[in-house]
Amino acid sequence: MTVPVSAPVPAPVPAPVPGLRERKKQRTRDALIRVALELFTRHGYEATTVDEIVDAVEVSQRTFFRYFSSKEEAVFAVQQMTEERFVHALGQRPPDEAPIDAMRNAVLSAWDTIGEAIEEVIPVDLHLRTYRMIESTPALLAVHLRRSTEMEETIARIIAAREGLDVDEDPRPRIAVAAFSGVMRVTGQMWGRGTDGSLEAIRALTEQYLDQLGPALAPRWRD
Amino acid sequence: MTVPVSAPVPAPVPAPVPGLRERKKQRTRDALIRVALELFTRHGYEATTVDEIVDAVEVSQRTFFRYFSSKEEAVFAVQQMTEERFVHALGQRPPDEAPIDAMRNAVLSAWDTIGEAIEEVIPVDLHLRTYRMIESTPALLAVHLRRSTEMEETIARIIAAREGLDVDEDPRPRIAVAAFSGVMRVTGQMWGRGTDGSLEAIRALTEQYLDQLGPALAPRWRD
DNA sequence: TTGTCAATTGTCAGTCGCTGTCATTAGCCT
DNA sequence: AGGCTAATGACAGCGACTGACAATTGACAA
Repeated sequence: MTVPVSAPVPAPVPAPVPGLRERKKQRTRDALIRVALELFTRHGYEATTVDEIVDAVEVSQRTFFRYFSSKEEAVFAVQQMTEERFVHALGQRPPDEAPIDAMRNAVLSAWDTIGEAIEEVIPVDLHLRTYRMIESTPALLAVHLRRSTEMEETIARIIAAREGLDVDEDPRPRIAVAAFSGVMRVTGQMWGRGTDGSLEAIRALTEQYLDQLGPALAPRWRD
Repeated sequence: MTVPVSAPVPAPVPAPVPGLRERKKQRTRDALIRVALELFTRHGYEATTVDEIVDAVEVSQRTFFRYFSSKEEAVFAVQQMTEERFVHALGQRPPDEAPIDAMRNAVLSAWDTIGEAIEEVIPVDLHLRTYRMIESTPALLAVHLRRSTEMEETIARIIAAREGLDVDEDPRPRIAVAAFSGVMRVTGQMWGRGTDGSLEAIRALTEQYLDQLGPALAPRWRD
């Protein structure tokens, strides 16, 4: 067994200049996302055909499906970024926090930094309209929920690791995450139905609803 | 204001003999469901085309889409029945039960009577295989989750009514239901992955996992 | 029984999402 | 400059789904 004393840096700056080819790809991808979301939110998701998107971006339909495995996937490209934010934030939480608190604080801190990250690809305004579209379009809502449960498994494993547990032995990580995610979903729903579409509003709702989780499970509601 | 003393029965037997036309429709519909689920579970959902189903039942493709608005909907026809069972069972719970307990007992009592109800349309065995297929087929899982959240809204309103609350004023009904449903979903997942595919097994898991909801939300897991 | 009405079904043509294939283009690297 | 390879475009085809119209078949009254 060798003890790594001073490991050599594997790659100082792996991508200093991404190269023309890579930059071109990134631009095409971003353009597809922007145009797609713009058309989706303007005319509706199903009313917009893939042909309309690729005509506007001036690429072939085949290219669209090389970037996104489906029309739906284009909708969730930005969503994916915010999910990664949350997972990262959760990993940063101090290990002595209770599981529920760690998740709660991770969402709240994620909400704080998400705005700027989104702005690099699309206007935040467009992203908010996209979120509402997802909530109100059955086909998209379905995919959204499936993606959420996929992330729940990821989160459950992080929580289990924090507590030194095995997810397949102790059901509590998955259950805590499921309960937490359920509340977050209701939060998103209520925010989408409300009139205040700001990031501050959803942050406030997040806190408010998570605070109600304990009381909601209490045996007696009337007092 | 009139006090209903002894309400007259509105319609004694509205449908004594459904008529040939109606019976024929029911038979076609049941046949489509049976054959579809059989083929789906045997060869896989996406691998089975609608044409294969309608060829086996000897109807036109157009007829299939008159009975089911999509290929997916055929999968959930039986599921729908069990959901109605649960809603009914929930309505029967005594009003003094705590919300969470009412839901818990409603599922458990529903599991008891679901078997026979299913058998009228398809073999229970086929239904169990269908459930597993849904869990393991992304496209179906997505639809399943969306249907679940639609039912959550229904349940939340029942809970709110029991407690004399307005779902749009007090968030607790929706939150309690979301947490509850999250746990039920994990239950279904775990059951689908396990080896014991019996109705007893899922009943046992239901009890076990719901018992863990409180502990999972506790601030300290280690003791 | 028969004729009429309306519900149900079949046929056909067409749209749209999506995929496999193959030729063409265009960065990249020696 | 020229070869290599990644990216794109063009095309054909499949399967889910829909609209429109014609054909069939129970229902029900004359």
